[in-house]
Amino acid sequence: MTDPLGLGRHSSDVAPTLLGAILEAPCGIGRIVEVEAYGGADDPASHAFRGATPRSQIMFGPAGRLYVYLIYGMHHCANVVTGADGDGQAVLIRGIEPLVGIEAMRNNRPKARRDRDLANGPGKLCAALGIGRAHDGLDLLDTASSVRLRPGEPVDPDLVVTSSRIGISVAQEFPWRWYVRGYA
DNA sequence: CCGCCGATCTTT
DNA sequence: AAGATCGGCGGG
Repeated sequence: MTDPLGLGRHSSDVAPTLLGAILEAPCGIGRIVEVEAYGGADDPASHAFRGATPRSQIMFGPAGRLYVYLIYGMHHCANVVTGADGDGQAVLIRGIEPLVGIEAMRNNRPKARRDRDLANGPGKLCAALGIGRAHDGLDLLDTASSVRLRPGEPVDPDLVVTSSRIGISVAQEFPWRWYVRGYA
């Protein structure tokens, strides 16, 4: 399988390049506007930090697969595996701009008052797009998959903001969060 | 707008 | 026992 997205590198190199990419899922399609990098042995905040476990094993597989996990017992988070095989690298998708399937997303996110709140968070976008544990491990570059990733319009570098990651208690100094100005 | 807190359950 | 979150609530 070819790699049109330039994966197979450290997550902190890949993450900013995924801004603008298009995520296609069962309930809709969106443009990625916020991401975070999670590394391997070098990143105490990563699920891959202590080596592969039943939950994190997919992070150690080939690049281009989807890693989905349950957080706080009720929300899902979706990641793109980016490392070389056995490396343990992933990019958390933290926000998308809804493009197609707005009505379905509204149904999936009844609490969202405004459309801009439909998918501006890692748990929110999984709910909006209908992504769950059932999709863990599938190949995002395979056109037959129910969740797919493809290149989009490149984002103007002047619009990309870098910051520290959200919601972690260790390695807070890593500047591994990127978002498109105006979307986070 | 901001901060606090509870929900809910898997993983280690 | 903590967690890569979300949303409701109360105060300023």
